[in-house]
This record gives sequence, C-alpha cells and structure tokens, in this order.
Amino acid sequence: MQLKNQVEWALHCCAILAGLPDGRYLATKDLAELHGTPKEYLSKALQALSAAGLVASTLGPSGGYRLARPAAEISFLDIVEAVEGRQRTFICTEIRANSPCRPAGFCDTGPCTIARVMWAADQAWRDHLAATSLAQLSHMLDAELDPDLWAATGRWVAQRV
Amino acid sequence: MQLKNQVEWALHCCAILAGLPDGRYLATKDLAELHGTPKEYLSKALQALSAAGLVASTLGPSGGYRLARPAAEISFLDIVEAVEGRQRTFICTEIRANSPCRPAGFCDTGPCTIARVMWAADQAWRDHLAATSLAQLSHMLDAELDPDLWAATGRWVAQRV
DNA sequence: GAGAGACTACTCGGATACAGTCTGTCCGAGTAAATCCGG
DNA sequence: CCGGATTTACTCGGACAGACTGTATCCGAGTAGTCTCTC
Repeated sequence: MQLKNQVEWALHCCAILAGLPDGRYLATKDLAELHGTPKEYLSKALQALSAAGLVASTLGPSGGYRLARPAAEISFLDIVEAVEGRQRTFICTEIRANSPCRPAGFCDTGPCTIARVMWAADQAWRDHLAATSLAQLSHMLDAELDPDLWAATGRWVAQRV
Repeated sequence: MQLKNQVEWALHCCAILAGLPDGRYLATKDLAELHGTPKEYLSKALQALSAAGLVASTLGPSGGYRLARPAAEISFLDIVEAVEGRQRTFICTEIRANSPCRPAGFCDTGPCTIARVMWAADQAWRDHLAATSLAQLSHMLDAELDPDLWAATGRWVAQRV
C-alpha cells in the first residue's frame, strides 16, 4: 500500500503556491521545472487539485495555478484526498457472509468487527493529516529547515509570476 | 491507496486460528471454504504470515496452520505488515534536490519537512493497529457482535481439526 | 505382530496469465492576454 | 491614437501506451502421517 508519487508532487506544489503573492498565478511549466517532474503528468495532479477546489486556474499567458483558499484553510488531508480519492484504505467485502455455517436468514448486527478496527486506524491517519495546514508547513519551512533553499526558491518563483 | 484484499483474508484467518485448540492445525482448504475465497490464492496470504513468523505450518494429513505465538502477542499491525510489507505508505523521493535554484554543493539539513508530516501520520496509523491484538479481537467477537455466527463458526471449525 | 515400503493429504514454491492501476506522452480544443493592423 | 482582428501561451480534457502490481490459477516437489504388504 503506497501513496502515488503525484501526492508528493501535489504537496510540494501547494507549498510553493502558498508562498505566491496575492492574485498571481504560477504555470505548470514552472512547477515542473522546479521539481524536475514531467510537465504533462504533473498537470494531472494539479487538475485533481483543481477539481477538488483547492487551487484555481487561469488560462492564457501569465496563467497557471494559485491556491483557491487561504493556506491556513488547506490541510494535508485535503491534498492527499484530492489526489488519492476519499475511499478508505481498508475495504470490507463482508466475507463473514460467505460462511457455510451462517444460519439461514442471519442478519448482521453491524459492521464487521475487524473492519471497525481497521477503519479506526484509518481515521487516526486522516486526523493527523487534517491537523496540519499549508500555513503551518510554510512556517516550518521558514523556520526549521533549509531556510536558504526555501528563500532561494521564493526568489526564483518571484521572477516567474 | 488501498490495502489488498489478502489483508482482509489474513485478518479473518488469524481470528479463526486464534480460537483453535492448542496444538491443532487448520488446513488452507477449510479456511478458504469458511471465507469463500480461492484456496490457492488465500494460500499466498498464509505463506506471507508464515514467512513473518506469525503462524506455524505442518505438512501431511491433519496439517495446516496455527498461530506461532499467543493471540495476545499478535497485533493487527503484525498481520498487516506481514502481507503488505513494512514500507512506509509515503515515499519521499527528495524532489527538493531537483530544484534549479538549489545552491551548488547544498547539503540537506535533514528529512524533507513534508515527508516528516506524512511519516508522522503513517506512524499514527501503525500505532493504532499495533494497539489491538488478536486476543482483544476474539474478546470483541465473543462479547459484542454476532455471537451466534461466531459460536457456530467455532463448532464448524472444531469438527475439522 | 513388526518393520519396510507404498500411499495419501497436505504445504511450499515457481510459472503463468489476466486485469487494473500507475506512470508518462501526445495532441487538439478552448481561453485570456499580448500583439498587430487598419482606420 | 484607438478598436478590432490575429497571434501567442497557457489550461483542459481525452486518447494512448508501457510498466508494474494485484488477483488468480495450475502444477510439480517435498513432507508427514497412514495404510499395506511381507516376513
């Protein structure tokens, strides 16, 4: 069970977009160059973000993407679910029902006990992702790690918008 | 991102094996019949459990599988990791390093900030799975849900070992 | 009756096949800004 | 100099292809009990 690499790309792209001046857009081409990813494929991830309403796009020259909401109102979970979908990681196919010793007309009293444990773990994962916003990420990048690279990236982006 | 259905099968099989009399084995054929799964493919999941040391097998007639440890010492995480592998769900490919504005000879100060958030969520998921043991699951099945089906299943299994 | 050999039922592992998803590419349609051209 | 037409640069969406993984089946090798046969 692995998240697709588009999730990683989408997260990094959103981190960049969170630092954009108000009202400016950054093109897919620049995002792809910045991260060394194939432009056309990265575009799929950005389209998913757009479909989920996390980013807004504009056509034409000086077009591209920007965040559709303040960075504080976009969580990691929003981005992961936009790319991966909202389905639970554990699918219960109710194999209980296949039991040869199941009494005739037996009616299940509720969701499979095993599924409930798995779903609770899934929820713990989602809760953790929902607790971190893009604004917090920007703050971490500013303060904690790689301030030089992050600042240089900011200047590089500023030239393009 | 979805867990494979072998994970579901493995969990249900372990729940059955946890109720087995000491020293007795249950054959793949019976486990497959009980859950309505293809025997040969289910066998792959059981082999994975065996490779991880969670279950023990014996050949020959009256052979099959049993738990290799007390049910209280086998967690959901053990089973999930046996089938799915121990890799983290989020793979960081360090796309930071592809940045065209990365200073020459720049040395990363540590793991990617985004990866650290994703890994922390991953850990929350694993912690939750590690907190539930097969013994607890047996207790839940006994007490909370479907006691009729669970008891009937116990009798069905008892005839086979 | 005892021991050796054959038989049976099972696990294990490899080979194979098919479908679906992931990854990646290509191209045409549509759109908004910039540019150009005619009055 | 101004307004409309053209060009340009981008997004969007679909079509397509290759690689990989997940799902599933089949079969032969090996093993541990059981049965049979011979002495």
